[in-house]
Amino acid sequence: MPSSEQTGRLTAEAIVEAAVAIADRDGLDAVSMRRVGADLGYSGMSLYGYVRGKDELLEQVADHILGEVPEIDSHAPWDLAVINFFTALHDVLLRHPAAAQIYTSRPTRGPNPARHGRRVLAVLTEAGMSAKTAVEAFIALSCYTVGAALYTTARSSADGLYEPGWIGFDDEDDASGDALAHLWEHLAVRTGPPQFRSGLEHLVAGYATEVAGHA
Amino acid sequence: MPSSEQTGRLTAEAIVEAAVAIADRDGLDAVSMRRVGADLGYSGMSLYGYVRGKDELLEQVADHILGEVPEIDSHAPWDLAVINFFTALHDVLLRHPAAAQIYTSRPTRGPNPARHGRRVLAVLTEAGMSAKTAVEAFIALSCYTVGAALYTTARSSADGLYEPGWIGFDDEDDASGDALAHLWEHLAVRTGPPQFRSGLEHLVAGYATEVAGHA
DNA sequence: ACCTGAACACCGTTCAAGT
DNA sequence: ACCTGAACACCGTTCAAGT
Repeated sequence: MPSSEQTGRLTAEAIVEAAVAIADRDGLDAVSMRRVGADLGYSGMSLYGYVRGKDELLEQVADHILGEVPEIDSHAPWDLAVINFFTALHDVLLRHPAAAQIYTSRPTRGPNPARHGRRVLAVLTEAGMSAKTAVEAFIALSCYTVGAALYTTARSSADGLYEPGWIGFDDEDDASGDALAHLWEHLAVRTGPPQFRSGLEHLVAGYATEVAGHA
Repeated sequence: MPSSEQTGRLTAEAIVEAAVAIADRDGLDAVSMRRVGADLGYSGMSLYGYVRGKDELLEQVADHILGEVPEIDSHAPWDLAVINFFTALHDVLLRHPAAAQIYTSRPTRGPNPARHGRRVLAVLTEAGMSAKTAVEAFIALSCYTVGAALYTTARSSADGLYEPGWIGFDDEDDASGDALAHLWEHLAVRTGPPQFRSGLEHLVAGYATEVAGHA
């Protein structure tokens, strides 16, 4: 069901929004030039008047999604501000897995990630980190957040329930098999925001001791 | 140049190895049933006698690549063992980006990740972590490692040199623009193994304080 | 100006047909 | 048994043609 028949003319905005809607509903692989055009009531080739090609469209899709992430709170204590920001980013990436997939296959581009990047770096710098440490922490936090979002979406989109039996504590020559069998159930549950927050807090804690040491 | 014309018959092994070779040279997107078959001197349709479909082939490609990762050293101090293991995993993922891309779009499967997972969990448990904490740490470390590998490969495969100007410290209404301009150069350099190790050590450090506290 | 249809060189997968 | 060719329903992209 096409969503925007308002004006008689196509818009870059409308194209990006239609692509996001398809990605949300049917996955990034379902986003094709022909399908986006069809959902707007046009042929697939009409998009080329508004977008250089599929690559540029996906770039704009990812940027559009990152626009949903709220700004970091520059007035809160730095560790709390950072934890809240990356938790919010993680939530958005779970709601729109396409963004994580897109930024994973090409360099990050677009005004929204740029602005968020600048502001997070400002918070880390004001917390007392050197430029080098701030950039390292920013990249580490970003990598962890995107990796965790992809980890969860890869498992939730699996055919049927996620089967943690893959790790096979049973069929092992290790003899350690028995001792570890009780870990099995934890691997089944550990996914999504609670699991993410735990690792995030430990990562921030690692940098916090460094900041405290230099203060 | 096809690599194996030895026997007159196709093998699942040969198919997987040909697919890995294509992915290494031309990227995961270049891996198609027709291309793999052609590189072995067969039609693309011949593969279906040895592999259920492209999905199963990619699963085996990822598992084959993870076979290159050396076993974790169970006798070293746990934090060192963990750091070395995930550093080695990161190296393999940089050499074969296809594996990170594959495990990012479907649940992890295959004997090699399963065995490595079991052994890493054994090390974490023996270090004194509870089952819950061990699983959380294992997942967090895996997410960070895969995310970091994807971050680097997305930037190294970019058209031309990676341009850190995207973050645009200049064109900002922030007024913080000037104060942060010197961060610019750090964003250009920070990529690959050294950047990865820094975050890894901080993440492990975050868990180390927890282990020490419970000891 | 803006949009379209046919065309080109690709996909994964099925299946009847060859040897 | 093992492999193939044609076929089907898709891709991204180009480009001459329509209105």
